[in-house]
Amino acid sequence: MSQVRRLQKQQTRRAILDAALMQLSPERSFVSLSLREVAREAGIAPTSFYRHFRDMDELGLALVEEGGLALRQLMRQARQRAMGNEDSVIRISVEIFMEFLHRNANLFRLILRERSGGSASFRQAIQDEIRYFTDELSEDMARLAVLRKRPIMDAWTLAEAIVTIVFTQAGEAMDLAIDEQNQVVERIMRQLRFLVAGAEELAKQSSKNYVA
Amino acid sequence: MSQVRRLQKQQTRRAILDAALMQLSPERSFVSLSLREVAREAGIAPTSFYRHFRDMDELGLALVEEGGLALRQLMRQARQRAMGNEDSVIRISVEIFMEFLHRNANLFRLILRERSGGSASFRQAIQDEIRYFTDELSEDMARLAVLRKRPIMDAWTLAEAIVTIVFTQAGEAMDLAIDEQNQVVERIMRQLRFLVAGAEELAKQSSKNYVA
DNA sequence: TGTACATCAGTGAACGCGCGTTCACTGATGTAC
DNA sequence: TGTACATCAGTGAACGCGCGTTCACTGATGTAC
Repeated sequence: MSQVRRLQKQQTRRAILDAALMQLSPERSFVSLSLREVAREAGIAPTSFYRHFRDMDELGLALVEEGGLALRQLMRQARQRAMGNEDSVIRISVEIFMEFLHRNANLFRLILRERSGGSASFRQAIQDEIRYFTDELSEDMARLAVLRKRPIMDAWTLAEAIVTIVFTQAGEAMDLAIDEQNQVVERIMRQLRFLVAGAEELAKQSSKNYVA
Repeated sequence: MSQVRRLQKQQTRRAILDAALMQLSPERSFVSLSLREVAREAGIAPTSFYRHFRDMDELGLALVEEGGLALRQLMRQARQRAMGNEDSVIRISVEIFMEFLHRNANLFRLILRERSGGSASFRQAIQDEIRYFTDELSEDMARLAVLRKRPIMDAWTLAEAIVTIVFTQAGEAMDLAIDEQNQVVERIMRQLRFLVAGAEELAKQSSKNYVA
């Protein structure tokens, strides 16, 4: 039974991932971290890093994957809690998002802020996660529209706009004081309401045209 | 007449600014540039850099200022061209934006992509420029709403949403192939129409409530 | 169970490299008379 | 106009530093018999 070794290796790997996350901050982006810094923080020799990752890029990809996992978890939870609360779907969803943002602050920092800047594969990985999130949201929006009997226009484009606004604004808000954050949250919700109302209104108008 | 010296110094300063811009790319963010790299590209000794800027941060701030200038120029031009074209204000504005994006690609890259990651003062400067742009757009939206006799809700929040979407999406699109870019542009325009239609619709509803 | 060998996560020394910054200097440009 | 001095943009040598990566190694863990 090769248990002890595997477990220890897993622990060290975890320590490296955590060390990298720990060093992220408004001032420090992932690309600016050095292999030696991470190793130091993780309590291992710089050379040991290579037993777990080929280079910092591979570490970054592993972290993006964790971020994607968190996003999917978030979405699942939002679906559960928002169900049956038709009118306040937006409020509940944004609140859950902010909650997650705080619980996994540095993981989200990675996803939200390193969309540009890193290596090609790194940026691609983040984009893929966001795309996947958008796809899921799009389906939810379409389903919800049917449920409410208020058809919307172009669910995917709408979902993309929502994701753009929530991710960008929330990413900028996450390091503000709590009351400023609440203001941002209010603004985000108003903006999402604009989007949804507009998508419904334009759908209404275009269906009228067909009928007329 | 201390002309020659002043002119030469100005030229070198320009060379440094251009050298920094030249090195920006999808792969390379400003924070990742080194003083020596910039000096090399500018054709001067590393030590000469200090005759013009205290450090890379000060150079970054100078570039952000240039970016802000470009943004204001863009807005002025959009106002002129869009005037009297009520129905296609959105199309024209987005097209002008994309045009500017290509003409000043690396300047925009700086503004659009380094919103996070740099030093505190650097991020603040970019945020200020975007804020200023949003303020102006907000006034334009309000003015336009009166002109069209279609009141909107909360012009500033609307303007913020528009800026968020255009800047984020366009920033991601700028390095795509031309036909993919056109698709993004179409999506951006649809999203802006959602926003405007929603802001109008919600204004209508709330005024109805007051009347009733 | 005990023994002999294989595996492999973690290590410390060493490397060459590019970095930011300092310093004293040069020589063209500018100024005062 | 000519002369003597001041200014200051640009320089080359030198510094100490942290970096990523290589290498041969150690010793605990795992495996075969």
